[in-house]
Amino acid sequence: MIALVDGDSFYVSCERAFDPHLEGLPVGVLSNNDGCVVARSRELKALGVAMGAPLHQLPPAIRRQAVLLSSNYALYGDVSRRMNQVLAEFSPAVELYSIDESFVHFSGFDPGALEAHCQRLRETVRRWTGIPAGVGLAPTRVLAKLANRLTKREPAYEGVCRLEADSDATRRLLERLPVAELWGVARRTAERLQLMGIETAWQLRQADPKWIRGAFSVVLERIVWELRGHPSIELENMLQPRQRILVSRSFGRLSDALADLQAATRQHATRAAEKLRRQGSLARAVLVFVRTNPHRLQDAQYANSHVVALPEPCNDTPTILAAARRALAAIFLEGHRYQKCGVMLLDLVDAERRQLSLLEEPADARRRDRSRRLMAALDHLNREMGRDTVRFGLPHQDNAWALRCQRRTQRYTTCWKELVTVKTG
DNA sequence: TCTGGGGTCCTAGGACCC
DNA sequence: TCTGGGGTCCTAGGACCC
Repeated sequence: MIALVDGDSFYVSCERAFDPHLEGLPVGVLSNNDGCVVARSRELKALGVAMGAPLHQLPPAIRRQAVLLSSNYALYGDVSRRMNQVLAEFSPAVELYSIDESFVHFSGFDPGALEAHCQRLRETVRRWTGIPAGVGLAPTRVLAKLANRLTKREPAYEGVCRLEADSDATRRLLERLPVAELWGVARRTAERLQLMGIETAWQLRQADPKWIRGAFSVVLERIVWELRGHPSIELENMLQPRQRILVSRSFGRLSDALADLQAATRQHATRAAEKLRRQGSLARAVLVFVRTNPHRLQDAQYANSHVVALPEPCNDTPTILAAARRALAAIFLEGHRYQKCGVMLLDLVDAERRQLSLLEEPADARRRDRSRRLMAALDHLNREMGRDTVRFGLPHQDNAWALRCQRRTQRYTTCWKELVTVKTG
């Protein structure tokens, strides 16, 4: 059996774990730049606030009533790590799926014993991390996602729901469930399915898998098999190195100045190079993109990107900065009000398995070794003394592109300076 | 005024080769 | 008049996820 374990309204639960005053209040956590609501407590959902609702579109009454917090990813990432440590106590096979969800594999349990085991798991997560969790048990991932959702909707399950592939209960559930609510079926696919007369999850399950593959894709065919109880979806292992690394941000306010884009691009490229080294990879190319604000119909729109190949795979910040600067120069146009830019590192390879050049000169090896030691020292200092203790170029004040995040809570678990203000009961 | 960020996989179609 | 077919590789874009 596969269990999908997730934290209820995860970001909100993290905030509540460290500030019990938030319990029972309508609480929301905002995206970067305090743009949209990305996590909602039960009470906030009850007020009719939709997932992804732009902050500035919320009615004033709700903004007065609700507690709306900037996102605090340092805190959420740390709580997530602790939650997965607890899961590892209950099964040797835990797959991290996202910051708030993991798949946990169980074998060799009697049905009754497994549900009791999952109840203990849930209580332990609550006690050790403060996070209320839901556990959906089923033979496949798609069904486990559904079972997990039932735990949120039906308090009677007490947080643990088990779904068999062929029970009457499963059939009744699928017959009532619109296809769009399945994991892996979103609006586009749901619309096409509807045109072919498939509206419920049960109708999809009954469809011919080969026909589904031809008319749609192998992805949807796998979902059909999963609904029937045959495991067909494998996950990319979250612990594997990423295949690409992206760092991007919207600006705090629009800007038409090349200097602003250069500074932001430099910042993003620096972060991306740090991530690259942390996962032990080298990049072979750097992509930079820029765009104006697509929501501002009154502004001329422009979006473009450019890739610069690196002379050899590398993780050296100055080399990546230089490539990013050239890429930006290739796409920057005067007279546009830019809203966002980003840096992507592409074509990543394992640093340990770097292809050595036959034409390599001793000087190249020395230069590379010097860069490796410099980057290691830089990462070490920034890790120990705080981000950007040592950096390339000058720091900037009052950037157009700096994030707005005026409502962030303390980084209770990862920052000593912010620990002292923890509130109690 | 104010609308997130970071990923993955799959497919179609073009370029190229024999 | 008559202009193949099959394979691979690469890329851009679509769709989806949290």
